[in-house]
Amino acid sequence: MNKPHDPASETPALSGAGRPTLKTIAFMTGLAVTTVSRALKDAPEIGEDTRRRVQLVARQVGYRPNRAGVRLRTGKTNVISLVLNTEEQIGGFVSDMIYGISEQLAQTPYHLIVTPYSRNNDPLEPVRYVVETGSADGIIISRTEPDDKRVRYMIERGFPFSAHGRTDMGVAHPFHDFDNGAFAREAVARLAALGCHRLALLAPPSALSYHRHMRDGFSDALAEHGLQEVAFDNVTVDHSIDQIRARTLQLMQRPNRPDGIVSGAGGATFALVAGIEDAGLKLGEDIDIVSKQSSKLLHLFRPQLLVVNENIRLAGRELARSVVGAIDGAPTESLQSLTRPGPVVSFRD
Amino acid sequence: MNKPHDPASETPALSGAGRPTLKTIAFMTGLAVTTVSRALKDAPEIGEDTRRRVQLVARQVGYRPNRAGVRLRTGKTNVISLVLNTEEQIGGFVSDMIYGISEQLAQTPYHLIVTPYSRNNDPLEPVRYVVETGSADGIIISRTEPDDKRVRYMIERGFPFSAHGRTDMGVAHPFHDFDNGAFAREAVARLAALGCHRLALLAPPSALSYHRHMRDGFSDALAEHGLQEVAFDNVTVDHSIDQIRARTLQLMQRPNRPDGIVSGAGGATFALVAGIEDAGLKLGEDIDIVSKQSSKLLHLFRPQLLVVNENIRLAGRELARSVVGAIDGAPTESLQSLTRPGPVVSFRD
DNA sequence: GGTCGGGACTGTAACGTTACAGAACTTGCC
DNA sequence: GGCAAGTTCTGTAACGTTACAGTCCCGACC
Repeated sequence: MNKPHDPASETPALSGAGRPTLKTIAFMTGLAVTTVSRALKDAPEIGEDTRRRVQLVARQVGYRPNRAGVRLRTGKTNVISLVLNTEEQIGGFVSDMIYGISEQLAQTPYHLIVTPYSRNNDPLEPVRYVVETGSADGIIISRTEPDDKRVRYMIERGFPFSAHGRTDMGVAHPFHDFDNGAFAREAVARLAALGCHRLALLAPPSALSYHRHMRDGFSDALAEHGLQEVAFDNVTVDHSIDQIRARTLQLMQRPNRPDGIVSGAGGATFALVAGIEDAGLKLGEDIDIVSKQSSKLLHLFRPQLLVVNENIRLAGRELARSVVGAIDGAPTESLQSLTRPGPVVSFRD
Repeated sequence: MNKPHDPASETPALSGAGRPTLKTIAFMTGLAVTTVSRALKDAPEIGEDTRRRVQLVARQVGYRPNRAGVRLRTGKTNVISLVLNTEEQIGGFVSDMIYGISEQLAQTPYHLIVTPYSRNNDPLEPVRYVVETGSADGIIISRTEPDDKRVRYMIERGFPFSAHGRTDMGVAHPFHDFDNGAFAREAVARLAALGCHRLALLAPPSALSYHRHMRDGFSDALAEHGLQEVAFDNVTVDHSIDQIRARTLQLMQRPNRPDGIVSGAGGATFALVAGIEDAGLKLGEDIDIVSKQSSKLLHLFRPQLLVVNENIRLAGRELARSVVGAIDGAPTESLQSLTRPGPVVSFRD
């Protein structure tokens, strides 16, 4: 046993009121710090009773590993970063997403950090920041694009992530998505059943992946049911209330106005309905709408609205599960999930 | 110059592809790590040109201090924790809050972490966790109570925080609040001007601080304008849509039903209006409502609604400013702010 | 009886940073 | 010329953790 350094420097390890460290437990058990460290993580070369003894003491003193210590030594941050666009959105569903992620991460050592960017910034910028500074072990992105440079960047670097939405880049990667194609098909089917003939789609911005999904589902179903499309492509669910409202009014004043609309977002539907009523038309008589929603407000707004619910909290849980799996190196296929839309719900009496 | 350890262990500091550290810059400039560290934080005992040289090199190589290193050494985490109740809320305004906080923190070294708790848990629990494990430098809490044990706990421990909402505990502490008393008074004044006589208040839960503020403002203004109160205290803005709706229906079927209502939350107003219409009454004719809102949806919902806007993003910014000030030891008075409500807005033609 | 093997533990160093105590050199002053 | 006082830099240690290389002891085997 060699002891090259001054024994007087051996601090009692229990003096301060600070939180217990491995040193504290080492002092209490009479073991070496290394032994304690290994005992706590069930390493094989630790005696059965020693391990139990250490774990008991650790529990008694309320030991919590110092995150900075672990992070410095191992590079593991135990942090998941949610990268968010902080632009105003009409019916902000982001809280539910965060709740879902939190819920899932609560059972893990991971903390959730929110990394924002605004529209004038490059969406790649926050991702690059997190990857370069190593400030998280995994990233969750949303507003996924078919050819997404963030996805490409993270795949190239081998950085674990999960995307809210799929890509079309020929590479498999973790994601969670809502089946917006199926949503559009069901919506069209319902409108067809109601006797509509000319349908319009209030779609997501064309840059985003789910634009294509929803659009394709919409077109396919139109063909299938032999319905006509009325173009409504000068506005998206991302536009402001006033813009959607104004352009809906224009649309509804055209001679061949639609008699049915599929709306890709609950928030936008508020503005959509306002525009329709500005034109003096009546919901459920002159026109029918099937809208996706992530709140529970639309049927209070107008009971004539037909809605399909999207559970964003569930999406959050799935994304958290997925990114944690990616960090743990689980096979990619197990980290991909697609939520099928529920039925079209009606609140008409 | 003593050099007790093996010179062969002096790694070139530029070998790996890893990010640059102080050691890298020290190697490049030929200076000691300590000198580099001090030069980067403008310490006085560093020569003018050395400092500039170091800072130039640091900028060139894209040096970013390793957070784990700083945190381990200094105890400073550069993290702000937002403690959130993750229960379902009707019109989740939490995203805006997060955007506001992020916006403010973007100019600082702070990261935002979200620390959740659900209603069945003790609200003190997440706060205690953050304080005990030192996982943040400051905390933002919401749903503040008049006698708030989280506030007491953090004050006792000298832990920096800011509260969304005031307390009534006889201790000054950082906070940001919306003046809900003034809101209620203005709302009542407006309803009085419209000729209402019997008013009800859809209030926040009585446990929360702003319940009292809103309630007192409401009562004072009733007295001032000589109006009558119709009790509506079996429900709060925190109840579910169905509960608010059902109890509003009950209320409206009573012989002395109110002819004016003040609603403390935009989300709840959706359910409130539904209940009123269930009773066969018409907004703007049989009854008037002034509601607070943090979205922009109410006037689309029913143009007859009178609204007062609450800017939650602004609240987020203020709370971030406040908690950072608390960390920096700014005087408490400078960390308190109260937003006066804007005017009552009408969308009736 | 020596040596080998393995089980159970210990000691050292390192992650990147900063506080602190020097050290070298210059300048000013008597 | 010597010494005190700056000025500007350097070296060491420490924060809490874990990887790695030992070390010690005991039983088994030849």
